[in-house]
Amino acid sequence: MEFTDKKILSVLKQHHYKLTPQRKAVLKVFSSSQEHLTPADIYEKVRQQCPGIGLVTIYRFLQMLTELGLICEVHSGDSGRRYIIRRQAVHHHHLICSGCGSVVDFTDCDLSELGKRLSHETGFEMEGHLLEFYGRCQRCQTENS
Amino acid sequence: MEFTDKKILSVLKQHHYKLTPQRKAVLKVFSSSQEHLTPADIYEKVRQQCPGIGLVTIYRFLQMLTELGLICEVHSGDSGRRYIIRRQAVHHHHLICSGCGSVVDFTDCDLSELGKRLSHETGFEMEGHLLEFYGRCQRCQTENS
DNA sequence: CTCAGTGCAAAGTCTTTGCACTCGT
DNA sequence: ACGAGTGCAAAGACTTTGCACTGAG
Repeated sequence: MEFTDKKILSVLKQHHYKLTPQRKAVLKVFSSSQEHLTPADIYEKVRQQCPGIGLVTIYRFLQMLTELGLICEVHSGDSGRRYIIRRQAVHHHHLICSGCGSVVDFTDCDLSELGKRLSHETGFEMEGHLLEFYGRCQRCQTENS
Repeated sequence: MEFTDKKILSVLKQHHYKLTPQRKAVLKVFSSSQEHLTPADIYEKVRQQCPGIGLVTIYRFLQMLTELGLICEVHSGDSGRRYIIRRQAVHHHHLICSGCGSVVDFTDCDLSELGKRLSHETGFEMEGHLLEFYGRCQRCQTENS
């Protein structure tokens, strides 16, 4: 399943959240961008359509979307949060360049066996996992060599 | 290669950075802790040995260590930076209880195959990875059931 | 002796909260 | 018309900067 702006709107409706013009504008920006966006990025883009919007509204909406699992917070090197629309409902992971902070997604990891064994050994009831690879992307390798 | 506090001290010396008691204390905290530490965590721990130290000193030193590639910045879930000493040979991972926050270490994970494949597919030169499992420990399961 | 390193205070950045007004339902 | 949602301003959390003093080399 892929989350489009329309899809997300319908999820919001199911949860009885209001579909305000501000929220629609934020979703439009999200779904039309392939980048990882910071709240400030979104603010700038949304203001073109929705000049009166406040940055606060964006923060609040991003928090809501994150709780609903509709967008993903990305932990790229630099400080400051970045968000991306969740293209897959399945969980996925990130490969992060320690040079420029660019992020590549990957989906295929098989940790269920490891999870089961750990669960058995420790008595933990597993809820999830986080996997991140760090490295240098091709461009940073050539630039700094 | 594994970076111990001694190893890092010698790297600093090579770069003609001064080996102040504050820096030594920070490194001691780093190498004797298995956790991902925030600047504030480090501050608290270091103050036990080095009461007059300022948080600023820690920030500056962490930045230096990051630039030298001796420690790694990790962004696990919550906001706020966390750092970990770079152990390339002996890495380990954490199983974290979402109830009480207790942490169990585990060392056996086999991600080298996945790392190799990702490296091949993306051109990244791999530096490391972070794997964390989340769950509920036995005590929290019984308490909150 | 020198200047990198330190600690304090202040400034800066990013994010959250309080509050009255607005508007989607 | 009701209450969630909004925007402003202020507060909060975290990090960086300016500056004079200190101490490692």
